[in-house]
Parts: sequence; C-alpha cells; structure tokens
Amino acid sequence: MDEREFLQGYDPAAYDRPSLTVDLVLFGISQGQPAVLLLRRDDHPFANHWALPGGFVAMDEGLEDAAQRVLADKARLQAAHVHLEQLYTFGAVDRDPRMRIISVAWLALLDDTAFASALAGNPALIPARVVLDGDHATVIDPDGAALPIAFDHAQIIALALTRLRGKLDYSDVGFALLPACFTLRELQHVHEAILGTPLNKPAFRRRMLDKGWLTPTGTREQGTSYRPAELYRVTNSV
Amino acid sequence: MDEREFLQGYDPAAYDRPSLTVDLVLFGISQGQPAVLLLRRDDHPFANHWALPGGFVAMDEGLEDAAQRVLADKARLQAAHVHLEQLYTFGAVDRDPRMRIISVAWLALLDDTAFASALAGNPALIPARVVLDGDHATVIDPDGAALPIAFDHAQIIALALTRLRGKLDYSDVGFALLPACFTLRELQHVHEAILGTPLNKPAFRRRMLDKGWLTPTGTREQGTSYRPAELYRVTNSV
DNA sequence: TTGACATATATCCGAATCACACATAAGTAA
DNA sequence: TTACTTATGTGTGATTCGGATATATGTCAA
Repeated sequence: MDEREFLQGYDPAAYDRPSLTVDLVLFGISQGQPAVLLLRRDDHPFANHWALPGGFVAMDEGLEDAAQRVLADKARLQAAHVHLEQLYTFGAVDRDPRMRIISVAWLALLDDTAFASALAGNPALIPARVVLDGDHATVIDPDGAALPIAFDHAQIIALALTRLRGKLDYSDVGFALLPACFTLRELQHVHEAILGTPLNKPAFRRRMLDKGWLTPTGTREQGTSYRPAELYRVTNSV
Repeated sequence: MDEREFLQGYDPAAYDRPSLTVDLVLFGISQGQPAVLLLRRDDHPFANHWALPGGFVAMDEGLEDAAQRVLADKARLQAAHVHLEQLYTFGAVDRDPRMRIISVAWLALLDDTAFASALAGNPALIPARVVLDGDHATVIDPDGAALPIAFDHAQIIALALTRLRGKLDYSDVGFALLPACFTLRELQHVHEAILGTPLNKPAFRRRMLDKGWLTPTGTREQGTSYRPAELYRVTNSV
C-alpha cells in the first residue's frame, strides 16, 4: 500500500470519487425480434432521448442487489424470475456530461410474461426492436422509427445482443427467454430471433435434444389448429 | 430522472460514494504452467497476504487508462505490448473491511519477455502458479507453498483463468502470451498450459493453420539441437 | 563424411458430427 | 373421411476431427 492509498483508505473524504450506477438491459423477444425496454428522459442531459433503466448503487448494497432493486423499482419484476448477468463496466470520463459516472451494465433476460408484465408494471417503459450496427445498436420503436439513445447506452445494448449470440450455443441462456414449459419450435424461434438467421429444423431439434438440457413433460401445447407439439422443460441438473 | 438522481446529479457531495479501483491479473506462462504476478501486503487488512496489483481510478481517467497506469507503475510495462481486457467488476459490500471499494478487474496477458521484464522492473512482484479450485484459485509460490490471498483476489484469479480457457478456441488471446514470432510447438504449449491437458499435435497444428490466423515468416527458430521449426506470426488482418 | 537422433511436417483413415432432404405420424377442421 | 398443417423420426452425403503413421530435415557425435 503506498501513501496515497493509505490516506484514502482511512480518510474517505480525502479524494473525489466517481458515482456508481447500474444500468439494465431488459431483454426479450417481441414479435420474433430482439427487443429491449427503454425509458424516456425528460431532463437534460439527453432530454427526449431514450435510456436504459438504472440507478445509483447504495453504500450498503452489492452490485447485483442494486441491479435487482432497479428490476423491482423500474419494472416491477422479481429477481427470482429473471436471469441476471453482469455485462461490462463502462467508465469513459465524458460518458455523462454532468459528472463522472461509472456504470456497471447488466443483462436481464425476460420471457414473454415478464416482458409484458414489466410493460404493464411501468407504463413509462416502451419496447423497442434492436438491430446491430457495428458496435452500436440501432433501436426502433413499435412504429418503425429509430430512437435517439442517451449516453453510451446504444453501445451497451449492442454488447448485450452480441454477448447473447455468443453464449447461445454453449450455455442455457436461451431458456431464460422462454416460460418454464415450451415447445422446440418456440425455442428455435428464440434462437432465430437472437441470431437473426433461420435455422434448419431437424438439425436444431437433434442438437438441442442431444445436449441433454431438455426433458419432455409428457404434455402438449394447447389451442393450436394443427398437431400440438410436445412441451419440454429445462433439465434440473443443469 | 427521479428526485434522488436529480439531487445527486447536481450536488456531488450529497451522497456517499464507494471508492473505485482497478485490479490487474498479470498473467503469463511460467515453466509450462499458468502463472500470475502478485504483491505482498505489509499492512492491515490482509497483512502478509498476497494481492493483485491495483490502484484507485482517478476522476479524470478512464477505466482502461487506469489499468494501463497500474501496468506502468506496478510492472513497468507499456500498455501497447500487453493484451488488456476487462474481466468483471467486483462489488460485494464487505470485500474490503476498511470501506466500500468496487474493483474493476482486468486481465493482462504477458508474453515471456514481458513477464520477466515485469519481475525485473518491480522486485516486489513474485510469480505464482495458478491452480483452479472451484470458483477460487489456489496460488502456489515458486517453492511449492500455497500463498494466502488477500480480499477476493483468489476469485478474480480463478475467473481470469476460466475466461482464458473459454476464449482460447474462438479468439486470438493465445497469441498474446507469445512473442511476435513463435513456433507451432510453442503455441501448443501455451494452449496446453492454459487448458491443463495435453493436445494431439497434428490435430492442433491443422486446426490452427485452418483458422487462417497464422502466417509463416519463412524463417526458423535458432539454437535448437534438433530440426528447427518454422516461425509464424499472427496474420495482420485479424 | 556419415549415421543416429529428435523434432518438424505431411498423409491417411475411421469415427463422429452436421446440414439437409425426405418420410411418416398425429392432430384439426371441413 | 379427407384434406391440411405441423410435429417427429430417419437416412444420406459432406465435412470435420482425433489419432496413428510415415516422411523430411535439421543437429550432433563418431
């Protein structure tokens, strides 16, 4: 420990410190497309721009606790039902024009129910489609208009989708976007939405079943006008 | 922006803030084993424990800038020669008994030259072998004794090695641990050290060459007592 | 100069994987 | 009962991959 560290260690007021926030990418699939939930900013800076839900980290709460609190406050979602995963920490000096703010970005994966329930729980949230555009995301509202994104949040959203694509094959993140019981077709649609490309049905089916992550429930989907498909759930021991 | 955010935004002293540091996993291969460089702590807390080199983030420097500064200060290394990659941000409330400190952990990959030059540049650094042990790392000094690790740094080191293993196959991180020119045997040794398992030579060779990441230089290694191998470098356009 | 030796480099082959086309099964609705 | 739609299962050729084997090429010692 050098002298400066010693001083700071025992005199918390001695040095300026950056503020620390968490920002959440509330991610879901809407109409077969990757989508995020955003909030409109009313005030400067970036007034009338759209931003990720976020909040300051309190002194007595862990980073994941802070993310879960934002999940509850801004989207009325219980953390137990949402896959939450740390994405990256953004700390460019000028990322917020007011002051130095470091933000720990989190990826929250919502199934259709959670996505809808977040929209219902907070009317200020809007769903927006995500299109990758290099290391930025273009974000499109339900009417097809590109939204102006506040701060570096377009980068954060792009990183979220990129990370998701990378992990889809070798991890179980795909299931976090589906309800407890789902058909192979629904799982394939989720994968196709995230990857942005159609997949071969028998190959996808075999690949998923061979991984051993899926257990057939013995029940079938209902309300179809055609042959109903078997419902699967995620194997517990994974 | 809610009221609390508004207040904090314009009155930086209104709220307590956590301190922010960067911690660096200086990673290299030593005697065919994954190794990290550590510093001994002299003072409380964790006196006589071993810790990752780190430092506080200044108000006017970015996170990566801070990591590069630590690299220069604590290991006398120029950032240009070192692969630096953000690992994860650790923010448990009690991770430092003195005060709330959030640490952004970085992975720095050093080739043999950089590893040796860091050891020479700062005699306080010691090299230590890393063995994965669940989500913690066991860290063993050159004499074979397990070192006591300060704070949550054993977790950080374990995450570094785990991340490296995961990225080895589909990214070019492996090359960061080698000099500009290297033989396929040296590359295989690096992979084997990180994965902790022997690899089939012809298969490894073909896999690497087929990726198109390698360009033969036309020159050969020197000073061997056997047939010298072709030297390769990383293809520029990757 | 020559032969032993260690390693690099190239070739070969069976096993496994994968995409894709196709065939069959199972439900709905007219 | 029949047409229709989708689920589910099977078969096949192409490609990949691991591993063994064979060949080439350098150093070193006799």
